[in-house]
Amino acid sequence: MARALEVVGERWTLLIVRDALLGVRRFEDFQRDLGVSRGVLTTRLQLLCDEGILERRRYQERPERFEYRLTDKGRDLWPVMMALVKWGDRHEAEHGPPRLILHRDCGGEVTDRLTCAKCGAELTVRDVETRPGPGAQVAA
Amino acid sequence: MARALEVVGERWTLLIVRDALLGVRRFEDFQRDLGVSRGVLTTRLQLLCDEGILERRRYQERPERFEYRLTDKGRDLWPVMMALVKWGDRHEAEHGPPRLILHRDCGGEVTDRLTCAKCGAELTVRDVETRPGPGAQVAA
DNA sequence: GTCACAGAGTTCGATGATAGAACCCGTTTT
DNA sequence: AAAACGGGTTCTATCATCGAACTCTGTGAC
Repeated sequence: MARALEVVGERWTLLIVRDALLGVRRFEDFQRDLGVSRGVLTTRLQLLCDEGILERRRYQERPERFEYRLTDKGRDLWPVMMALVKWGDRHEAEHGPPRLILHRDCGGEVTDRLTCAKCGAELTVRDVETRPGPGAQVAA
Repeated sequence: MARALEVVGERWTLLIVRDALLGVRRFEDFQRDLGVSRGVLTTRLQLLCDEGILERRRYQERPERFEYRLTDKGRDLWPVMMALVKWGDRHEAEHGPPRLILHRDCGGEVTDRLTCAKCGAELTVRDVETRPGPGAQVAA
């Protein structure tokens, strides 16, 4: 666990992975979404690439532009994220979960044990979708 | 998840919780075990108490001495820790897991889904014990 | 042709966090 | 009387981070 935290325990790292799991790929989008300073974002993305959690790939030439995609190792962090979300929903969410994570096939919620509460299937990151929950803040 | 990480995402916080889950209670023991500076340890322990994850209680008078124990909220971080351990074991452990986490009743390993690989029971932090694994380093 | 813009960074000074070591305080042991 | 224990506090040097401005390559608008 100490080793896992060495890789993934820095302040912004898991947030970047979360965004990546939700489909964010581009530098500008990470930056806007997280509000992290660009310098830190640069070093974190590089570090995550070095660790084999993200992959940097060119998505267009002229001008060269790059995006960051999760590797399998990165996708394996999904259970960590789910555990944190579940804990946060239980203990820190005043008005219920801000976001629901649901089994795409049947709409059931994901349990602590990464199964579907409705149909009992064992879930992976590919089997779920997210929607705003009761604790989501209404746009101002 | 962002909220969970605000509480628990600082560099040393999860390591302190891990130690606490393994039974560490005293300031000096945390300090020795983690190698964190005493000043940081002080502020982290206070923060964890403020968040209701640890409880500071006097275990002797004259001189007054205090220890830190997990609350239920703190114990609920066990799944987060397990997810990190599992990820670390899979991707960062060269020589196999440095530490095995086993179902106390039957000796089976804990799965990703927090069940026992042998008997299938759904496990909590109270149902497991740990032992050195193949990746443990031999004392020098 | 030139102006503004996009996307992915880099550079910079001010500010905040951390490490490491020394010190404090009440009590017990030697 | 001196040292040890346990839980801190205080100090300075070093490290990380923030925020804002700047760079670089190319595109589309006028």
